[in-house]
Amino acid sequence: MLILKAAKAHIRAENERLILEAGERIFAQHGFRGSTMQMIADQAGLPKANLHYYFDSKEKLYRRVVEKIFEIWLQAASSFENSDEPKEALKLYIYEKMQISRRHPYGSKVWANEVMQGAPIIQDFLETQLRSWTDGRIESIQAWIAAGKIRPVEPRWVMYMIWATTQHYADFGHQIETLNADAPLSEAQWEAASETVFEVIWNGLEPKQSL
Amino acid sequence: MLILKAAKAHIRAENERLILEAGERIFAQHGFRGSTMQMIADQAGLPKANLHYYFDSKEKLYRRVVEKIFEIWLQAASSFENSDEPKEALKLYIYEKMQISRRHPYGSKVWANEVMQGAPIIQDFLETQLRSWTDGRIESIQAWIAAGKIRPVEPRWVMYMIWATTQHYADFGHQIETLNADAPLSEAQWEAASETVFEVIWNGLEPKQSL
DNA sequence: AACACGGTTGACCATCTAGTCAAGATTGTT
DNA sequence: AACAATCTTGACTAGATGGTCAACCGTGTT
Repeated sequence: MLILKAAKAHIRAENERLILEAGERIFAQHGFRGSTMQMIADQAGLPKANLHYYFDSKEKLYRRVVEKIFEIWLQAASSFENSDEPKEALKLYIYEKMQISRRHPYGSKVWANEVMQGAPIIQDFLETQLRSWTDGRIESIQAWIAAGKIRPVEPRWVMYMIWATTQHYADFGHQIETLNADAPLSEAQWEAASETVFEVIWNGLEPKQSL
Repeated sequence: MLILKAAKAHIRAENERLILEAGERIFAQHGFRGSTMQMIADQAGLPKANLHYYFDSKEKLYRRVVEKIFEIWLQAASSFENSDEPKEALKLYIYEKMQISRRHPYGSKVWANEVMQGAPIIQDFLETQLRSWTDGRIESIQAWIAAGKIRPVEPRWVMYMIWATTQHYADFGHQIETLNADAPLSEAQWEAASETVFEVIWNGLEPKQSL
């Protein structure tokens, strides 16, 4: 009966969640080809055949993982719109993205991996959602420039700078830990890093006072 | 006879070069596990068995590729020492690193891939060469701070910022092209991006004039 | 011409892995 | 209790892939 489908829906929801979480971790650590369905199954604590019951193929599972990450980033974007003042908007956005790098390092790595390989799976995402999202942000920045609130800079290069610096803390987290005497960044270090990233960028963009 | 070894040395040198170049390209595009010796062989225009004649294993070939990249980066480091003035030193270093991102995008991606996966192959490099190199650079920055030439900032976060922003143009080159109407950055765009990266970082670090 | 050494290569093998399948276990409904 | 839909899972298959090997080739030396 159709009712049964709904009745057992929570089993499906829970298992899909387990598998997606395991997939995110494994794909981040080994790349798409380097990850095996067996590894993901072990990580999720389920038999491999069960993964294929919920996801048709390795590729479809991977796509779902990448989509999930992209949605998280889109949400952070709202910081950008929550204020007309660039200083406030940039501070919110940068802190938010640093937070995401800290909380979702695996997701960030999966994204980086995918893009580095030429986005074979999610190219359509780049061309539709990312492109239109970026265009919106560029308009915001241009408005700030027009209003004399920040220096005249090509908005794209600024966007890339923010993405690069914040995501670096996730994507190159291992290198950062190694250079931090093999210790993860402490609470205070995360705060200091976020602060520095924001301060340098903001001071870099703020119109010169003395002129 | 031993003389023969020298006589055919150029064949070995040439083929190793071909294979390393092909490896860099393929490893960058597909990751370590995603790359097959067959792909690399095809790219190099040699039969697969020939690769194993020059490099014992896929892993050893990979390691050589990564080492080569690291050496290029180390060379760029000299920019840092060529001037006592931070503005000049940073400008040289940033422009140099942008140039490397443009000329060696594959190498940068291989490095990023390796580090993202926890540096399984070249961890010893991080702990020895990269660590000591970084310590040296940190000292330079601290000296600038002590001399009041730049604002007091934690040098590490600044280093990471420079690495992140410059390498982003190689590692996320595909994303940048997609957002550039699917066109590679022009000469003028590379120049403008380098300029902006440097300007924002320098203005971000320069002590405030009016105080 | 005969030799020796480095270089070349097609064929082969052991292993790994995505995906399949059919039999069986669970679960909610009647 | 009987049922049907959903979920579970061990065993299996076809194909890919790193690495090996033995026969062969080219070249400079004697």
